[in-house]
Amino acid sequence: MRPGERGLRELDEIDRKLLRLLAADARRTNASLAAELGIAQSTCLARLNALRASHVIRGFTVDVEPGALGNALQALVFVRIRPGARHLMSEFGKAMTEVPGVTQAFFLGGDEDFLLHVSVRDAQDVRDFVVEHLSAHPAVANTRTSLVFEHLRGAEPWG
Amino acid sequence: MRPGERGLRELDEIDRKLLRLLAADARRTNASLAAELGIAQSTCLARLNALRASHVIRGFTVDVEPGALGNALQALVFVRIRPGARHLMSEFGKAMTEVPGVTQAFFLGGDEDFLLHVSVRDAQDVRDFVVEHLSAHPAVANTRTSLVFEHLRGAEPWG
DNA sequence: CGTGAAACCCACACGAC
DNA sequence: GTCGTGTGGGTTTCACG
Repeated sequence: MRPGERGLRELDEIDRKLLRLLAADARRTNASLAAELGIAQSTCLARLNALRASHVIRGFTVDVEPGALGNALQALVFVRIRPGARHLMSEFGKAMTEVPGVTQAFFLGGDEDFLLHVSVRDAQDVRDFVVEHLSAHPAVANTRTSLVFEHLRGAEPWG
Repeated sequence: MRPGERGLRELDEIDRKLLRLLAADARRTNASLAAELGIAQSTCLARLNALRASHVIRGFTVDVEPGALGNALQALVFVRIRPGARHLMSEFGKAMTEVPGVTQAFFLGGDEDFLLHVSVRDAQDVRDFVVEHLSAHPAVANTRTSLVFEHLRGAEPWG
């Protein structure tokens, strides 16, 4: 790694296993993690803090059933940016992540420029979202919406 | 709700705030959560366990920087299922989530049937993935791949 | 359901290797 | 980097409202 670059220090086998265990249950106690890794608690804690400090770990979150809070409908919205507004793309993406209901935003290469994953109550909410935040936006050329019948999470890439 | 049914009991304001706090940092101590919510620790723990038991909380995970483990490239792969193989779609989706590198699978309505989000090392890996797991699969009619330049996570829907 | 109190267990410094 | 230990604080149970 070049000096001054953000720390992407090599991860050893223990680091990877630690990440894998946390991916399965991020609320496990440090003691139980250490036991399964076969290292001392203090060592395990030091590694965990190092992974946080070096931004390998971005954070710990809870995975919530979307339907539990009245968000029964998910959709993917493809967005094409107006050719004359390409310089607004990065800004546009960030703005979209602030909109309630938008859970992910992909900045794409290819036919379409953006893909937004939205989780909302019903079809009316999707329409409102597209009309209010996309069609009205000066940078947006056009959009295309697909309903999500099922959303599956894959195995974490460091399996 | 009928007894024995999967609990989608109403969430009150405290439950929602609890989920929001956990979304921001899933490893916060129960004590600090209780303090911020203005309830007793034991009450907070009881609510947390209830949310887990009723499957409102699916789990706690760690958010890892994808590049940190050598996965520098992300792509979206759209998949069209062969008309005669529609009955294999559900099975196909589950199988895809087991493939290393596949982080998400969307089961779609619209032009295309599936969208796969893959996180891999380089372009060669994308090609290998498409050739080995998609083109060769009897249910797959055709695929289309878009590179992901940036992947942003949105605010959680219960903000 | 909610709570306070108490036993138990854990997190997180240290200092040493 | 790794480890063992101590102690302040957290987790969890339980009897009670």
